[in-house]
Amino acid sequence: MSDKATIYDIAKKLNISAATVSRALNDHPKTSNKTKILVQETALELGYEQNKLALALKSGRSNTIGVIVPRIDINFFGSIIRGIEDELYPRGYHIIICQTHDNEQKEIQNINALLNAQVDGIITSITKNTKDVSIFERILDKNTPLIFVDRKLNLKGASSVTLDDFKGAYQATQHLINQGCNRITHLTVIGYQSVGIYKDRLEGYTQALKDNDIPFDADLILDIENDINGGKKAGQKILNFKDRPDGIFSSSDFMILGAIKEIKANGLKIPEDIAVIGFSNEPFTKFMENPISSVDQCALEMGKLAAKVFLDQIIDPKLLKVEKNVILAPKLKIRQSSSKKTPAN
Amino acid sequence: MSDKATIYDIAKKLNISAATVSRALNDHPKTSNKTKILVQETALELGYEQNKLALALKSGRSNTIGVIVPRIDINFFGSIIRGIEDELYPRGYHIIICQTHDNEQKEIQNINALLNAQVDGIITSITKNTKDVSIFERILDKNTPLIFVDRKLNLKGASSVTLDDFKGAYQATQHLINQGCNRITHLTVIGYQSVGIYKDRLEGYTQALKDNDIPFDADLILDIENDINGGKKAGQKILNFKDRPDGIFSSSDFMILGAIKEIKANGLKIPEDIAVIGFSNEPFTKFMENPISSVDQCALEMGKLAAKVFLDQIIDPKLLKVEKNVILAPKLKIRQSSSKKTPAN
DNA sequence: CTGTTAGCGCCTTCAC
DNA sequence: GTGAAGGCGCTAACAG
Repeated sequence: MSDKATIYDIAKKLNISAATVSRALNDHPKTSNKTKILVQETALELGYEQNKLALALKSGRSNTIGVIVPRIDINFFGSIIRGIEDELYPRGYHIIICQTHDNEQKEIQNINALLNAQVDGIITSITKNTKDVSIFERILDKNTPLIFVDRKLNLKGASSVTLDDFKGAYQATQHLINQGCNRITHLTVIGYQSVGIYKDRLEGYTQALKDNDIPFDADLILDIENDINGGKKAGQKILNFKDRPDGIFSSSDFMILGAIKEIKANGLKIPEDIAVIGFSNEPFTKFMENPISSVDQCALEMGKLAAKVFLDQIIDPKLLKVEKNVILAPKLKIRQSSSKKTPAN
Repeated sequence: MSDKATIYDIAKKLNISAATVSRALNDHPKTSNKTKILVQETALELGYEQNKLALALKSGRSNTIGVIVPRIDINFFGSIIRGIEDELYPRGYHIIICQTHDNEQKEIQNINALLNAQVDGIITSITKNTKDVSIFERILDKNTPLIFVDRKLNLKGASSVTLDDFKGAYQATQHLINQGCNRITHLTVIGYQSVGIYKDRLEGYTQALKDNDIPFDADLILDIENDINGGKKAGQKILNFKDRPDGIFSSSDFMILGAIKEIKANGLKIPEDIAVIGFSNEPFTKFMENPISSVDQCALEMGKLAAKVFLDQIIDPKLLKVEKNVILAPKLKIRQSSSKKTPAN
């Protein structure tokens, strides 16, 4: 009883052919209601369940999609995956998860493994140092839909769902300017050769300054490690500027957290002395005693959209090679750390 | 070129049989080195890759494991999954992710879907209101290894990896007592009928009081919603006690965060007036300006151990039905919110 | 409306 | 050492 019943078991019991059973089970039009009912009853009785593996082998479609992210225990990627799952599960798709740990070799291995597993599509955020495009071309060569989320590569035939990082940075900077800041530093992340998002954020910042006739000062751009310690070091530098900045736009919430700690430790007030805003809207930013303003990346939405793009491509073969690039508008979360006038949540 | 090469393509090109190709590819002993090399070369040339689906159908093993959690975008579950992935990926396993959103119906659907997909095992954390055991029995009936993580069901044949919640609670409470607290409230979560962890935490708390000759007071147990608002309400109640408590042990970090906000808003100091400690060691607890003490649940470790239990069972068929219950010791993270004497991180 | 045949891609006896 | 045959479970084409 422990082992699975097949359509042959049902067929044998009913003295009909397996093909008929298959048709009855799939509600094929050219099957008598009588046999349909009969088959369904015995199926139930025998505890029959369709073996998706056999179906997949037969049809060439596994109803499985591969998702590759740098790390799954980062809230941002977890939310993206949740979005994908929420959208794809009701459509009968399974999601296979892989992590790269930002290692390009693992990325290649993951992709190969997923292709071997005959996934129907791949949704991924590239590693911070992905250089080799050929592995992604292999995906497309196999006519497997490829959709980038957040961190993308420009590749003909590959779709993408990304955030308008430029806009997010622009708005964040403009917001600081509106609060009265006119000497704003920008914290950016070092070591992301292949990821364009930090470049875009820097450009959004630069453009906002320009549009407000604030001179750009290269010294105000601080290249640091994307963690609290990096932020602390940046905080020190900021405090040591002869002409102290009155605002910080950071490309990461962790960096701004470090900077905040350092600044407060030196007796300065946030936002009164220095107004700050981060990027990513990590959960902790709103939990702080003094909540931190941040740019929300709409991770859940990104995941859902990536899944929808995949579905579009898979449903209509004509769209398979038609790339679709969706760009989401970020949402500014204004909180206390940047509200010189009215405190908010 | 876009479509996959099979062993038949290699066979045809070399004028040998597919069986020989298969053997050569699998490094079968009874194959000449010459053909092995020849086959491998043409395999490379043709871009051949083994179709895992066919292999799975043939062998009955999919090299895939199903992981079901309430929600994947919760840090705790994300870390568990990461642990599983880290451990299983090098062994050639894929991980299929499902979410229940704490809905028992979805849980049943997920399990059925995974069984249809012929997964080699299932690792799961049950929903907060799972009642029906039969679906889990079905898993075992199919000789599929079943391992619970964190939230478990007592089921003969099913293994589990859990935290010693009793111990964590006991230690947290003892720690507060050591800090000089002698009137300690406990915040517990309502609405978790089937999850034993909150009961265990309550018991750990109770035992610690008893061992320190502190009388148990049922009024000090507050049943609340597991979120910040629930915590705020609890905070109000605590402030209104005629004999105000001097310590709080909370079964959740979110609840304690709400309580802290409420208490501070009323001008009381933490930990001086009320020392507090939470549970889960959510990332935000250590990022706060005044970091919150908490009980770490070793999520990564739990995931890794669950994966190891699975491997043990799958490797040795004799162990398949031998349940293994691993209980991890929690780690107290003492921080400012409960350090009346020495501040710490 | 139903049965027969064939094949998805692979591996594993069984012969030779 | 290698080839031929069969089957994992399912469905689609072709007959009837």
